[in-house]
Amino acid sequence: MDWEPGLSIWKQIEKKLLSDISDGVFSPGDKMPTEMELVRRFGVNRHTVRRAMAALVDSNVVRVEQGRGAFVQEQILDYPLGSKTRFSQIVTGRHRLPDKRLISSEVLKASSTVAQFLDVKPGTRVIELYSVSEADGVPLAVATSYLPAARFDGIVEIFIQTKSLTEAFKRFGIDDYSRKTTRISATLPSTRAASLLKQAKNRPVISTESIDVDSAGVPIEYGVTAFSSDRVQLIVE
Amino acid sequence: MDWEPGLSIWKQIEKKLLSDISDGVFSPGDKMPTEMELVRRFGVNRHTVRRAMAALVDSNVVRVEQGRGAFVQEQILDYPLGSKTRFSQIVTGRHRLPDKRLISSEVLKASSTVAQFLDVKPGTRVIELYSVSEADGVPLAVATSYLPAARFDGIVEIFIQTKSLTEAFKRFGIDDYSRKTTRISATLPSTRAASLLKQAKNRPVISTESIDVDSAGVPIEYGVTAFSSDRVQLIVE
DNA sequence: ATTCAAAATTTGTCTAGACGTCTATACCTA
DNA sequence: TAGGTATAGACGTCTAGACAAATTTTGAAT
Repeated sequence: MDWEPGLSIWKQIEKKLLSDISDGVFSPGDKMPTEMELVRRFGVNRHTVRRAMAALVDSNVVRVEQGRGAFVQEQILDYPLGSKTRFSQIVTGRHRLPDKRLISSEVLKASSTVAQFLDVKPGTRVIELYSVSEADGVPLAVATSYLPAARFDGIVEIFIQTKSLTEAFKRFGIDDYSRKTTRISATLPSTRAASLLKQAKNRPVISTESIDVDSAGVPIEYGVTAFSSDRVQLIVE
Repeated sequence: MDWEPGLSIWKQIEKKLLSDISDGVFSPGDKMPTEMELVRRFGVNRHTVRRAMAALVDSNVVRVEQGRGAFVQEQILDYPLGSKTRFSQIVTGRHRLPDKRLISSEVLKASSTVAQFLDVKPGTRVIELYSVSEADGVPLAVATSYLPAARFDGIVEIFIQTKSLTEAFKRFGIDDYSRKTTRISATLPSTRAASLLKQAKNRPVISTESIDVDSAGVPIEYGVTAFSSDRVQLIVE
C-alpha cells in the first residue's frame, strides 16, 4: 500500500475500511479481518491498525469483541421513549419497513405480577402475546404482552391481520392510549429470545417493562420487551 | 502510585483526572499538566497517559491542542437559534447569570453593507454598539450591532443601564421583535475579539450575521456576533 | 458422540524509543 | 524597536515487542 503524504496513515486506513464497508465489501453484521490480517494487508504495525479501528469503533461503525474479532455495526435505531411512542411510526420515520409477527398466544390466569400491573385480581384471565418486531426484516425486539382477556376477546386475530397493537386497540374503541411507565434494565436474552433476535446469546438485550393505559387511565397492556442492544438505542427525552 | 488490579491503569488515570476536575483541582479553561508531567506523577509510560487523555477528549471533558497542551473543556452552552431567541432567557434558563457589557459605542454613517441590511440609504446615521455577552462572568460572545440612529436616539444610555437590547427596545415602544435571518460561518477572531473572549487567537469563533425586525417587519438591528466555539454551540431546530 | 482440558487465536494493555508537527519564547539582526 | 530565526517544549504518529484476557478450536479420554 502506498501512503499519500499529509494525512496520517491510520486515517487513510480508516478511510479505506470505511469505503469498503459502504461499498458492501463488509456488510453489517459481518466479521472484519483480524488485526494481523490488516497488518499484512496494509504493511503497517499492529498499533497503527488498532488506531484506525479505534476511530471506527468511536464513530460506531464497527464493534470489537475481545477474543472474537471486529464486526460491522448494524445500523442502530434510535427508539424514543415517550408516552405516545409507536413502534411502526418510529420505524417508518426512519424509512424502514416495520413488521410485527405474532409467535404465539395463549389465554391464561394472571400471575400476581401481571395482575398487579394490569390492576386486576390475580387469577383473572389474560391474553399473553409473544411477538417479534422487525425493520426491513431485521429483528429488533421480542415482546411479551399481557392484556385483560375479558375486555379484548378476539384481539389476537385482529393483531395477526394488522400486525399492530395500536390498530387492534382501535377496533376495541381505543383510539388513544399512552405509556404510563417504562422500566429499563440490561439482561442476557433467553435462548428463545436470542434465536428470534438472531443474535448471540452472550450479547445483552435492553429489557423494558411497560404499562399502557387508555385515556381513562385504565391499564390495557403490560409488556416486557427485549431490544437487541446492537440494533436499538433507547432515547429518553 | 499504586494500581488496583482488575481495572486497567489508563482507566484509573482517567478516573483520577476526572475526579481532580470535578473537585476543582483543575477548573474549566485551565491548562492540564503536560503528558510528561503526568508520566512522572503516575510513573507510567507516556502512551498510557495518552490513552487516558484520549478517553477524556472523547467524552469532551478536555480539549487538546497540539504544541500547547490540554485544557479542561468549558461547559458548552446550547444556544438555540429561533426567531424569538433572547440571550438572557437562554442563559437564565441554564441557571447561569447573564451579563451584557457595552465596550464602545459610536454614531457613524452607514456603510453600504449596513445600509442594505437595515434597509436605509447609505450614509444614514447609525449607532454602532460593540458589546460582550457573559454567563457567570465567562465571556461567550462579542457582538457588533448597528441600529438606525434617528429612531433610537439615546438608546445607548438605556442599554448600559439595562444591559439588554430587548429592554432598550421596549423603551422605544417595541415590545415584540423577531429574528429575520441568521447567517452562520466559522472564522478566526480579531485580536480585539480574542482578547475580550479570553480565548486564544487561533481558536475559531462561530460568527453569525443577523437582522432583527419589529412586528411591522422593519429592520431595527443588524448585528455581527462572534461566539466562542469552545463555550457555545448553536442549535438549529 | 460427549465432555473436558489444553492449545491456538484474537483483542487489550503496557512499555520503549524515534521522529514529525505545532507553538511559544528567546535571541539576533537590521 | 521591529522582524525574522533558532531553539526548546509539547502533542501526534509510527514502529517493536511482551504479556494479559477472552474466545474459539483442537484433541484426548470416556
